[in-house]
Amino acid sequence: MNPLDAARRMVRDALGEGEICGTCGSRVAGLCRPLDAATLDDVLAEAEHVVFGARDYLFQEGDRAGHVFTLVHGTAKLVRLLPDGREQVLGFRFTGDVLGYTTGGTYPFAAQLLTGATVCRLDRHRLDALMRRYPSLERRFLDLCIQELAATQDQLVTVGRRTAEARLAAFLLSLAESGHRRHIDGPVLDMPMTRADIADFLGLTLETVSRGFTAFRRRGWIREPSHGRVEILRRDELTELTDGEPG
Amino acid sequence: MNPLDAARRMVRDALGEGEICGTCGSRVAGLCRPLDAATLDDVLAEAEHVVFGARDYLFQEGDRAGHVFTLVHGTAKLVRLLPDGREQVLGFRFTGDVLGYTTGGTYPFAAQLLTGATVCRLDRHRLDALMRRYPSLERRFLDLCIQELAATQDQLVTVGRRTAEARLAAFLLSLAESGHRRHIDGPVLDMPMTRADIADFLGLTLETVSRGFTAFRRRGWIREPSHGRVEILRRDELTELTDGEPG
DNA sequence: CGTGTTCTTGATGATCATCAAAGGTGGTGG
DNA sequence: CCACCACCTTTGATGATCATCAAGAACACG
Repeated sequence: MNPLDAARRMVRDALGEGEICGTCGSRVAGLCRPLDAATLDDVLAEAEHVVFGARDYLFQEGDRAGHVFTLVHGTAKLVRLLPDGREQVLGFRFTGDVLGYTTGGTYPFAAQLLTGATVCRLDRHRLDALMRRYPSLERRFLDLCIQELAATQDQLVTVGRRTAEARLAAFLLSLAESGHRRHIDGPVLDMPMTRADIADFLGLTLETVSRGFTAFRRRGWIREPSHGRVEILRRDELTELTDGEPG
Repeated sequence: MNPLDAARRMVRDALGEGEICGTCGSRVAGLCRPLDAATLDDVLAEAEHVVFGARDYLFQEGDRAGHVFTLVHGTAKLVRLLPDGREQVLGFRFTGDVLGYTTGGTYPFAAQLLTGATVCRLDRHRLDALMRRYPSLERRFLDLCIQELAATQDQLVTVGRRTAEARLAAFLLSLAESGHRRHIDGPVLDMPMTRADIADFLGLTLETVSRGFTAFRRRGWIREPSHGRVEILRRDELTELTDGEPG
């Protein structure tokens, strides 16, 4: 069995049989999802699967932008570094999400894996050629970009105008939302990021995030059945906290 | 003279003669800038110019997304409202900038003018038809979207991880930068936004912004020759403040 | 079973929001 | 042309939120 077929088998095993895009990964999102069969076949032929370990970087800030990635399985954070070494997490990406597309020559942020992951990697030059052939692919990227922009604007509102607990509530609700997008509708959510990651995402310190989780737990709003998992018990309370008065 | 010719004359008068895109407005940016002549002519034929007053809304959050706008002359702010009435300014837009493109059915934020303005307005349906005919136009929107995304991510870093004065310094430097992009290289910058607008952009209160301006003035870092104008006297100090230690 | 990492909790203090009031500025109408 | 008015800006006093510093507890990993 050649390496590509091996990777495809791995993907099927990870996701279960079904309407899987063999190359670009997810049953629900991914790059190829809305493409027609002909386009899809050509994109498939150009892509390759790669397995990474936890904490590996898919790319660093400033690297030459040579590939576009689809997360077949795993979670990553997008981070921008500050001159003094602190970092701002721009967002988290989950199974099925697309990362690293830019029209510039270098990546404007780094992508670091939080878990081990399988990614589908497509060379930029090949992608550009495909886009010239299939304009629908370009349209697909425009849609993705507009979605990312809207999400980043949401985050700007959260960080700019909400209290610590309201930010945390917004984060938990967005976790649930992104699980929902991936048709993972069980009550218990995967939360592979550390308190420090969440703090760097919300513009807080890890201590403040930890106190927030403790407060929510004490009030019975959430439960943490194990490390790396949360269950939201009182969505209504969390929603009211994000939407309500600044206090 | 018909209204369209009148508007074009107004544009020429405002910008000075030169390589002006008669419909989409700016000598330096705008929608049509990188398009070839044939595409341009077709786009021109579909667009219309409209004059708005200060504080007018080009569109409200949630409005049906019926048009794409290019600012021929004037300044606008993009704002998202919070349930309690406070607002987050997502960004400012200047002469030559494009606003209001979305693939969704409604605008996800409002665009309010800070000054009187002339805009070039293009119907969404006509734009979609043009994009089918000229894929380069779609590419243009993708480039614009990626730029906006990068700018919003920058802003997230500023709001999430910097002190009040560092945020203000970053804002002033970005004002200078956007003036530079428009080839307005004089030392004195237009600053048509109020302290409250700036505060809502930076995630601060207007009082804190005012104190910041006072501090910068006292240190001799900036000068405000008149209302709505700033001159940066010590760019190096402002840069160090944004880049340096949190303190 | 030990070791390093992550998480929790406490004590303290700085930054910035809030509340309050006065001084400017521009625009409008008498 | 001046006076009034609305809005913007400045400045001060006070306090709340959250960062910082510190130490111990829980957990994961080899």
